[in-house]
Amino acid sequence: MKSSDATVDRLFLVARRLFAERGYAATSVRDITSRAKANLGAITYHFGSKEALYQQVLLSLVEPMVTAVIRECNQPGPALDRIGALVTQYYRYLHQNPELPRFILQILAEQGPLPRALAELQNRQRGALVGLIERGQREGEIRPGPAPVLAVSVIAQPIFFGLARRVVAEIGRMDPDDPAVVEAALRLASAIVRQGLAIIPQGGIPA
Amino acid sequence: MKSSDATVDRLFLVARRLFAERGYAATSVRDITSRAKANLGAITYHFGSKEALYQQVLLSLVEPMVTAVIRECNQPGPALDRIGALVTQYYRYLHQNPELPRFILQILAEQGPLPRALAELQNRQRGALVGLIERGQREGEIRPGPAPVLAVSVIAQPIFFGLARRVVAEIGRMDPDDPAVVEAALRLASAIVRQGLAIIPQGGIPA
DNA sequence: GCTTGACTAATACGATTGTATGATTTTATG
DNA sequence: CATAAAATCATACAATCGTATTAGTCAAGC
Repeated sequence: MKSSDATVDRLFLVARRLFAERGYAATSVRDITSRAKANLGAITYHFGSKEALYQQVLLSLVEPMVTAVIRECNQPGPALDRIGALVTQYYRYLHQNPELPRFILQILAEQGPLPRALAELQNRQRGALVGLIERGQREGEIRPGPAPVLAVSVIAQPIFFGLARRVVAEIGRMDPDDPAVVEAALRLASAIVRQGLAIIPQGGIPA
Repeated sequence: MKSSDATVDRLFLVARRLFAERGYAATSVRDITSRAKANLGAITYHFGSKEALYQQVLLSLVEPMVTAVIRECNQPGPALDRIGALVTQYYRYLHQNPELPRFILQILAEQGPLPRALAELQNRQRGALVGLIERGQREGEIRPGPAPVLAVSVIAQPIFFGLARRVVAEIGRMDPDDPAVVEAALRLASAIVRQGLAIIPQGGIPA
């Protein structure tokens, strides 16, 4: 069982990388198995099909992120603080899992209905975030407007940064793997979201 | 030449739709030609290859948007006003061309180097936007920080809204084609970006 | 030590891919 | 009307796709 586990793991990791880089259709079973130094039939044997492997890879990336986001949303404290922390956490998670933004894109670009497990995850995350925003609006912290639209504004920042990380780094001549750079960009994104959503009191900048 | 032009146009429109929906690899020449009621060889004949057709579709969508953005960036006036107008324009353009966000995603997700024509367009747009942001920073309107990173924050909003338009509409039970809804979401996105980038003076909200 | 089950390996299969080919039809031009 | 160019058409082609099949390898259990 030792070497077989290793094969499953190699297939899984290689598939995650290739699916992220090229998308589902552009990644062949032969691409994956040859790079994983496994046999052509290994995917069918271990995962059932190419499609099942893709779903498994996708869920393994999305699931922990969504649960983390939901946990963050449900913690107490001012809504804007929670949203700031959420952007931070989202950002960090995407930085540690650079393949995930591409999968998110593939999900967004999907036309048909999502797989059931994925749709449920998405619903839960959306509900938590929308609820948090509505609470902030009730408490006078967050600007009025349809909460789902505001939620998109929030989510757009970390995801887009995760996507454009390499591009931004090239342009700004920054090292995207330098923790200091990551922290700086992260704080900037979080601050922009907070300030953009806030109701600015007459006295000046909110805490 | 009449009906032949019609064939080229049908191929072009169908290809734009299918490439946007499914991506390049998942769209076959047979998909396109059959839906366009054209012969299987029509793409090779009129465009040279599937790849050439894709590039042509892509450029036809990106080019007018980039030139519009650059024109907006170079107009005079307070930088924040220009950025607000830019987000508005971007948003409207994406709304009128719902396929474009998907192509932008495909570009972003691309690993290898972009086609030359596309890379040049991207460079010009980026340069114009970064220049505008840096001007706003010099004039004390826009918060400090690396301009390329701020530029990503700006661009992320309209693109992500264009992507998530249908999703947002479903959640918020809004009609994404209702001009009033579009205008409202547009103003909200523009206001969030402006406020998020601004340096909030002690007196309250800037004009 | 044989057997059983898990795994790997090699190959084959039909389906689908993008493109090439050559014949045929349509269109424009004299 | 005749002729040349342009466009459409039906096929053919090799390559690649995902999966199925079958045989071979290996380690654990009795």
